[in-house]
Amino acid sequence: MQKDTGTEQLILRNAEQIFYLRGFDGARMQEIADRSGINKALVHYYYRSKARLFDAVFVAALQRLLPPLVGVLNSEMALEKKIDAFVEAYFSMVSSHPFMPGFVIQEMHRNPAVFRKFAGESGLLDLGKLNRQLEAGVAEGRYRNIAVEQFVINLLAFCAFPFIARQAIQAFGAFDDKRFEQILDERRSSIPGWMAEMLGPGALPEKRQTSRGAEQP
Amino acid sequence: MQKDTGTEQLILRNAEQIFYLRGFDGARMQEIADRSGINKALVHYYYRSKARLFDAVFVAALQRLLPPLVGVLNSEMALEKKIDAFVEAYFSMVSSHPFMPGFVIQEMHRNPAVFRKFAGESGLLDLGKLNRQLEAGVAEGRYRNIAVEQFVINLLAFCAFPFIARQAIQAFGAFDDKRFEQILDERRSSIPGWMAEMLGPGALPEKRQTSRGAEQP
DNA sequence: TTTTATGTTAACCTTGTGGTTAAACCAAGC
DNA sequence: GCTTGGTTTAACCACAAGGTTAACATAAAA
Repeated sequence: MQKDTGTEQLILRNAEQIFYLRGFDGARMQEIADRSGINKALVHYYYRSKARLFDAVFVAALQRLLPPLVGVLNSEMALEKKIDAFVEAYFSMVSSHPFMPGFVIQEMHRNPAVFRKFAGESGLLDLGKLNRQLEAGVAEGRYRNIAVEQFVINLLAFCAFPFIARQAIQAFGAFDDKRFEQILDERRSSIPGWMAEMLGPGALPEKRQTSRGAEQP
Repeated sequence: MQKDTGTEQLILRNAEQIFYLRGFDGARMQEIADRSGINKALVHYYYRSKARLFDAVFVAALQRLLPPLVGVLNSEMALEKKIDAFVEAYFSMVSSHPFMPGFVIQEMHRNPAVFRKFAGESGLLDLGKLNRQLEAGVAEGRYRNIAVEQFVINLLAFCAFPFIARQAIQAFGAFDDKRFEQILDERRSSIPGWMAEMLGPGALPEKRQTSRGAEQP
């Protein structure tokens, strides 16, 4: 009785593309249907309304984006290892879904409530544990003092900002796509070093960066 | 003959608010008219179309946002002073127009061309000069080596990211508005120190930060 | 006072859009 | 063969949204 030709998934995949490109308000149900090669009514058959379809897309995006990152930050790794792992997780995630950062930021601005709800459900970030790691480092004289909140914001800013502001950066620096990818690669290997330098002179001594090109684990 | 009751400016001001809240696609000409207390046709009388009105808003926003920042970076100040001035300029600009960062990012994503055009017109950022300052510092052994592009991206990321991602940060950290403002204040005074630490052990020795609270010039 | 150019409005037009409906399609079970 | 139930479509609907028009208001110029 059930044909299950994967239409539902097909719609979701195409909806993701359209919603990314145009945002919720700019997206058209017709375009999603066209791109999926089906009738518009069929989209409504599976996802009752535009809002529900968007929710499905948004939740799917967040579920792909957040758990790996939160997982790393909540893990038992040493702080230096954590930074490495976080950067690696972020860049690899974004390289397969380059639209995600901009999309999430954009739509979160349009509808903060949805995000707040999701943030509550999916295991909250454990700032307490990170804080203990930072304080331990300070006690041992390895780190300068820095508030956990600022630490996390800085790490995230380093990773996410270039993707979010890509258009602006490219326009202003007159970077073509190839050059920008280069810059991103450079960041991927440089961020851990920058974070270490920010934390203090004792951090990550084996990875101290003094040259432009940078090593990678 | 000309009455000039300031209607044109009135429309622009209200359009800014609406476009910020809803983005281009989400904004309604009717809502802009309503908020301005005038007829919808009058909006079209002054600004022929939604697109033109939006352009006016966008250009006005960029003209308020960019010149002060580019001005600082292109100036003759010493690098440490430049960082201070940039942070100060950014935070003071944003504190009077908190919507701007998110708005610019969002709409630049929707229409990169407009931004590219504007970036070309309004005096481009002079990376060459900044680069010379960085290289001079390296030659004197005061700075570690860092690519200009990365330096600028990092500075901008430090300043802009919290405003752009505010909703996400607040949702995840469960920060209320008051706490978030606190965090922003803390950043405003901490960023120069972080940038200095990133640049190298010799930078900004008189401002090296070792405590959570930080001084302000 | 009449003219004239600018401001302003109510009413209207056209198109696009999210959403619905009723009918057709089609594979499996009887 | 015929029913059955999920799947798919063409046609349709209501209404919202951008934009236009023609008339009206008003203050300065003639």
